[in-house]
Amino acid sequence: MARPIDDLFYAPDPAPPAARPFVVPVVVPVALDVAYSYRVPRGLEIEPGSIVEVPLGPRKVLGVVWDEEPGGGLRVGDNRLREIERTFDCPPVKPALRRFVDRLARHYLMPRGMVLRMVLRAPEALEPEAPIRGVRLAGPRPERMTSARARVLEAMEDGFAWSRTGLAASAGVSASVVDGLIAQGTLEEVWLPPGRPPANPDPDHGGKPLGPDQRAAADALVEAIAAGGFGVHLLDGVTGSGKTEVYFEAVAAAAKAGRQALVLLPEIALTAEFLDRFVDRFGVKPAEWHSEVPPKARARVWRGVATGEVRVVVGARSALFLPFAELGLIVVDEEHDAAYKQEDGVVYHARDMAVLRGRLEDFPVVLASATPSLETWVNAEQGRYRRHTLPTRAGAGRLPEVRALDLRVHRPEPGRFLAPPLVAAVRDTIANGRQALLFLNRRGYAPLTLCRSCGHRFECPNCSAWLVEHRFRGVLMCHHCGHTLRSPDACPECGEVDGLVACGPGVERIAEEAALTFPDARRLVLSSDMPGGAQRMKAELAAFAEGAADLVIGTQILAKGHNFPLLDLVGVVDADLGLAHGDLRAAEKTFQLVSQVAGRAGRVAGGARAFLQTRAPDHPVLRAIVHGDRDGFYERESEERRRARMPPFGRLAALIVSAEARDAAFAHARALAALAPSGPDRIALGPAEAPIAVIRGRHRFRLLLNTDRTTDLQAVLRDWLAHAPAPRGDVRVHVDVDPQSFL
DNA sequence: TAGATGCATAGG
DNA sequence: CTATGCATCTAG
Repeated sequence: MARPIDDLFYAPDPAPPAARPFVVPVVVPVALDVAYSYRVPRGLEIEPGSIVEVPLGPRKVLGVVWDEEPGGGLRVGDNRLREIERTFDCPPVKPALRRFVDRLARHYLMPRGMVLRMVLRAPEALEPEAPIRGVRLAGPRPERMTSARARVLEAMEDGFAWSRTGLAASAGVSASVVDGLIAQGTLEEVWLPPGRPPANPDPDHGGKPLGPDQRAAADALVEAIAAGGFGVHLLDGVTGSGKTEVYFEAVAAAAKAGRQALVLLPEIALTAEFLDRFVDRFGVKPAEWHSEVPPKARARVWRGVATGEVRVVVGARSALFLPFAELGLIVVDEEHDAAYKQEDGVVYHARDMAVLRGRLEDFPVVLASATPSLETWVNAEQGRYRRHTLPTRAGAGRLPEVRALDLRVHRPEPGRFLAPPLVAAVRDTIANGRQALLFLNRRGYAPLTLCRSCGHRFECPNCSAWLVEHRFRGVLMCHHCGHTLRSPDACPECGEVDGLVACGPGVERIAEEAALTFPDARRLVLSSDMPGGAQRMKAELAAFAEGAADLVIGTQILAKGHNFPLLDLVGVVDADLGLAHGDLRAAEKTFQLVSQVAGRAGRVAGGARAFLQTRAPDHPVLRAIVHGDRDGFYERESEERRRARMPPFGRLAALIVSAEARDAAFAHARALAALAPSGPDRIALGPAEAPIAVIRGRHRFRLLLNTDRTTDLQAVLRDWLAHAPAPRGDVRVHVDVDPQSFL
């Protein structure tokens, strides 16, 4: 409304605006990259990092008040602004964590909102835990006694206070019976304090004495923590060298310096045994963070970490997103482990992002492994990471004697897969009351089924990979996409009955052979697809460690986790298996896996052996393992990669284009490749780790890109997506998570 | 991402 | 004409 002209001259100036902003940017945990603007209602205390609830379209969502955008940020009409609903009684998200979200989203081409969602994954933690309504004995017995009331009073005999629901459940009555007794004055209501976050470790508790190598490495780490500041440390020790105890010293040092510490482990490695070692050193169990932690406990850890009450967390990769109040150390154990790659949803590599977080918050990061990833080794070699080496096993353990068994010389019997020297060694080991392990990294019974009469091979209709027979379950299955069919009795091509033959071994088949060859041995078969899941598997491994079986036969899962003190012999059934793949990391992965498995023998007693069955005993990877020449392997492999301009050299980034429909994925990968500018920065199709893979029903293509600037990529991709041909509904593009180490 | 909307198809 | 399924759009 227009004001009379006199007012313009004579009316007092309007009150100056309050110092605090009226409109703030808020990042919401949905697939949005930009922060949305919200009005701050009068009287609401808001600062950058505040966790808030805001209206978004028809719903209410959480959000975090972000930082002022460079250009002011407001790109929406004033009339469309909505108000922040409320704040939470919870520490704000710190600037360093906000920067972490920004940088991670950028690096992997993910919307910031989706990254933030991982930070806000414990919504119950946003408010202090409410006290629980409980009851305790307070007065005389009720006038009218019933059997239900008697049962309640009986349960109360222990004299403790009970929660109402807990009491009712334990007495086997409904909650109304308890309420009746409250009304009578027999029971009285009390507030029970809410559960406490996990207790904190005592850095001076004790633990095993360290050997000289361990001592030296531990001292160096402790010194780095005392000095403060960012730095990456490679703790490089052979299997059984006691790396854990060394980095525990770093954790203790961080705790003494008044900082929090985070230990990341591949989920599977978070075993009872690991927790016991932690208790030995620190007197209490650590706070845990992984998928199995129930919601209440999860909320306590989240909140405890944010308030600073919880000092040490041990967790899986998602623990990287916890809102630590004063984080001073991240340890990434088994840093080479592929479990640090998150492949669906928000794609990221936890090891690389741990390094990023350390840099943003200015604290040291420790990467520990007996078989470091090539990019970490190269970083150490080039002096970006500091290396601390543990060359020998701790205590009495000695490394096993590793031997290649040439299958062309030592032929297994027809239809069998174990060479005579390995069979003899297993017999010998079991006869001595010791344990043996047979490793084959292939699930199922046989990797290929073909028809003897017409040569038909069973292939997956989605991925053109062979279907793997699982005899125990009676199915043929694609290990890429999960496509499954009942094992047929006749060839679908020529109709021949009884013409189908299983080719090659899987663990089931080795188990069958072991049953025939070692009928008296107590045998255990473990494979990740076994019924019972991870829980059962951990239990079986623990039982084996205590001597419940003589011979264990299994896949990947035997490579890490539990210590087997009685294990004297390891047999790798097919050491060439991983080398055949076109995977650009085939050699590295094989080296790591076979070394880890072989290294499981003799960790405690020594005098152990490992046999690697092979048809290529002169292959450099196998020679390096047999001769214990780790540096030789890394040098050769990095030289090869350098020549081929593959990660971690060259300036290569990888893009994954994926879609549910194979054709759409392929068309878009081609379209994107065609968009590549010519010249030094060009996009090329392949070499691909898996040119076509189907993971969870999505077909993937990989493009290698000759640049290291993900910001440029983002612009290219946005442009491309805007003009991409249909169908594009479910086509997605993301950056592969480990083309090169992040620093 | 989740919910709303618009359009095509099936069924009575 | 409604019910249902899907593809597409949008939020401050």
